Amino acid sequence: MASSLEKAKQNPNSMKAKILTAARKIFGEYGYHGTTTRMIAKAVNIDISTLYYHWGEKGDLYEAVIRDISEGMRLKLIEVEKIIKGRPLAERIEIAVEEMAGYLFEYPEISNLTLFRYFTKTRHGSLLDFKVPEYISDIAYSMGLADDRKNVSVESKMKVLSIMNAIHSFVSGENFFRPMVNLDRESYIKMAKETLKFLNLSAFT
Amino acid sequence: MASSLEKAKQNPNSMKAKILTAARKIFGEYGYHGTTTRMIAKAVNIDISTLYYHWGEKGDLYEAVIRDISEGMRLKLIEVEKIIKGRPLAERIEIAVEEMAGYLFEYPEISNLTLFRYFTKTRHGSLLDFKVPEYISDIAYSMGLADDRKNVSVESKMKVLSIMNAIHSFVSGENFFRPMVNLDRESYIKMAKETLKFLNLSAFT
DNA sequence: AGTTGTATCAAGCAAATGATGGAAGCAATC
DNA sequence: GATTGCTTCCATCATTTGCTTGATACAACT
Repeated sequence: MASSLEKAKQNPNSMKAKILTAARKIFGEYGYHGTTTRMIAKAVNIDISTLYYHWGEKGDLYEAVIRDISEGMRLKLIEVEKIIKGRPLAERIEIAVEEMAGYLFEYPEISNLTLFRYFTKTRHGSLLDFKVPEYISDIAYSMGLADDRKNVSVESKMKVLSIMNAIHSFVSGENFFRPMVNLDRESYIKMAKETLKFLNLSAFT
Repeated sequence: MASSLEKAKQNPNSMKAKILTAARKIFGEYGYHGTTTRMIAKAVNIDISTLYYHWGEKGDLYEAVIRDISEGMRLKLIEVEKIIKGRPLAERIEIAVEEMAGYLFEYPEISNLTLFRYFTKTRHGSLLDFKVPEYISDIAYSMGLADDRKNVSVESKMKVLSIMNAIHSFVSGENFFRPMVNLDRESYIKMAKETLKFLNLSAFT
């Protein structure tokens, strides 16, 4: 499974990778049940049987998508941690918010699918309970909320969760919130980042 | 439509009201496409045709559900505003968080369906774009973020959105987050409320 | 030239799903 | 007792959806 995903990503022009990219976006917009294999196939301009040939059943493709976005998040977090290492806390927070929000606004499927996973049940068994991301503790450590990566308090974990949720919500809610504040996309993103920085700076510095 | 909903709620034992209550929960758990009319009918122990007799097509029932939860939120917010009126800001925040989080943890469908609406597209036309809640400005005013209910700055609106999102996320994410922090439901709810109070108090007082 | 393996599609099947029509039950009214 | 109006169910339909089968194209290797 994992190797299947890696192989697909090696060549982004391969049919398998193209299907995965399209599936990410469409699953992210319509959710698992809201997405049909035909929708994905159409987006890539192929027959559904070609899709099945590459990825097997719908649930497997969905699982690959979840793995893909999780891996994306993991890599991005590592990247951010490298940048902020050694800097003062306020700076760390500003950079981390800037980077993570920027990344997620670029790939809003990630936020959508993450929120989807929070609560959605699927009719036929659980496709989703295969891995609960462990980077929460790492972020807590990075933010100076814990002295030990392996031993993070519940309080700190909850704080980190709430930070991540705040970002995801602004990303996923864009189409819903923008009419309320009457901003174009660019201004909205800027505003969201500022709000996130304000909230986190006052709470953690 | 609205009168249809009101009529249904007048007698909570009426078949129409029972269907609505079941529909709320199931739509909240599985989302729009993840829910079938048969699932709802089964939960109420009736034939699907009875469901169609009372509510018409699936989209109409879903719309009624959204109206129902919106109305619930509106009423709860009015109730909270009455309680906090005149008190100092810190107290207002604590009570508001306590009350709203308590209400939403009691009816998690509301948070689920709210988050669903943030981003989910539906395949057949939009059932959802019929009303963007206007209470955001009222909350901002209540929290002392604006002097005028009718003229709330974008900054303040964004802050309110982020507060509401934080609550919804903790409610909707319960099943996802609880294994991470290893708490029973009661402790999790308490912890979530404390985290929310901490974040909002440090940001707004 | 023939074999092999990979990739693609057209056609189609079985089950699930949204929705309807008509009959039956049942209480209130005439 | 018949009529009316409301509510419920059984049977059924058309469409959608997940998925498979069998055939075809095509390149690489023998």
